[in-house]
Amino acid sequence: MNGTRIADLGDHVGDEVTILGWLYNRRSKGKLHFLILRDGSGLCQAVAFKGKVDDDLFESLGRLSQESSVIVRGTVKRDDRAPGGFEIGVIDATVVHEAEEYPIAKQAHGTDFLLTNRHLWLRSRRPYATLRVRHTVIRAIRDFFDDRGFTLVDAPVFTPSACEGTTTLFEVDYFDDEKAYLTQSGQLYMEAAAMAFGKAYCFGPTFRAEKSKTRRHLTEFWMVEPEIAYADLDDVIALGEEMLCEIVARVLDKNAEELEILERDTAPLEAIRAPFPRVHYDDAVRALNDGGIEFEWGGDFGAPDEDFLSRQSDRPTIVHRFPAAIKAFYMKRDPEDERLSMSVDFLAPEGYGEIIGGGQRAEDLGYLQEQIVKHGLPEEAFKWYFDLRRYGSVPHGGFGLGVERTVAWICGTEHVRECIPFPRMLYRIYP
RNA sequence: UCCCCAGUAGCUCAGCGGUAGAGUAGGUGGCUGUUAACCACUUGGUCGUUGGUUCGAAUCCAACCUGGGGAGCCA
Repeated sequence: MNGTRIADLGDHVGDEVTILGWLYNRRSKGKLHFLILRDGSGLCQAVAFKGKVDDDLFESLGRLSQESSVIVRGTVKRDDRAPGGFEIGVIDATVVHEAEEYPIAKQAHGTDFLLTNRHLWLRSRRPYATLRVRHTVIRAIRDFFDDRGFTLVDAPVFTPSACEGTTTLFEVDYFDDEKAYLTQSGQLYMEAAAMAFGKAYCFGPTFRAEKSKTRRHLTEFWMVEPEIAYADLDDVIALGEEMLCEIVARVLDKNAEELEILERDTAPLEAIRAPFPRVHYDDAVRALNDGGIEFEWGGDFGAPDEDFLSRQSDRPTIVHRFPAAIKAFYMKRDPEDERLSMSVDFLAPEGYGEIIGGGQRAEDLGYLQEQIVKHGLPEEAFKWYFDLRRYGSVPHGGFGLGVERTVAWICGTEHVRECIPFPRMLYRIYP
């Protein structure tokens, strides 16, 4: 079916157009109806005058329920009184389907109700704007890596064992009494891909069975994980920094309207430029203590610690060289301090927390075998991984970026659940 | 798993020991420029569940259920 998209109305002033859409709202005033139409590209106002359209049609438009699907034919004109600046003078309309009483009103709703009605809530302004920004973010990430010679190499969703431990894995029945687990990270597979393609990345859903109930957690979330051969920690940090700058710039360029709907102050986003502050773990601990926060060297940062550190700058804060003891088994040790690892976290500004975690990987076979034993991981499952250190091992590294946390930060959204179309959370898996 | 908060009309909430309320949505009527339109009338209830205290419980107490916020862990 052919129609004009509401977003393109500006190119059709004076023309007769057909809008294929839904009734977002109606304001009736005696002998005229203001129909607010929605078509997925935007909102526009159409006006139907009694006498100018068929009497039966005029009457049925006055009764039309919210979210009824409707095809409207009319003439486009500029009108400052109309939201969006354009208005359609209705010539004719066809009601495709008369909607039942729509549960989502124009007024306030509670979180539980909105999440239970997520399939309908998607039509509302905020979710619409947020998911359009998400689309831009994903597109920007794909372009960023594709333009730099990375190959997209998909990692499996079913995995035979834990990448970094087993307590937070979703277990599923595989064949013949075997167990499989939903992936927590595609990283180990990306290390294999990096040795094959030089630069590789995966982009997909990952799963964490953590019983976390906070604004930063989902049980299913999307992650992009680049991995590069012949790379050290500095290369990884530079890559993450450049990527974040490009993502933010792209959203500012493409989604001004969406950010406006979200009432997002764009000034903090415009400040996102390289270089980001780089803070050594030792210095971060010192900064926390100087700031009056009790924190012992060797621990991992909690939410208040991250919050404090990230608020020292208006740009993302890069914390590097965490103690090896609190990081995954595959992290390379810091040659300058054996207690530390060549790891890095990027903390988003404005208190949005960790959005990137990564580092340089250990390339020595003996060291990794030792670590597997120390971490109590099943050696058998890592046989293929060890092969990567048997056949042409090189320095390499990469990171994982959480898409929803990044979108939440850019949109200024309170909770990550709004930054994925159908959030999966602790105790919520509907719709 | 732990700590805090909340469950009353389709939805958002008020009521906090003495007859179950408002706004909004829905319905009916009115209105030629509305911007969450407005005005009048109107339908709508097992006050989360179970037990207890009381002459009397939506209201006080306990347990449970559901949801929200946070901690830990993480992206």
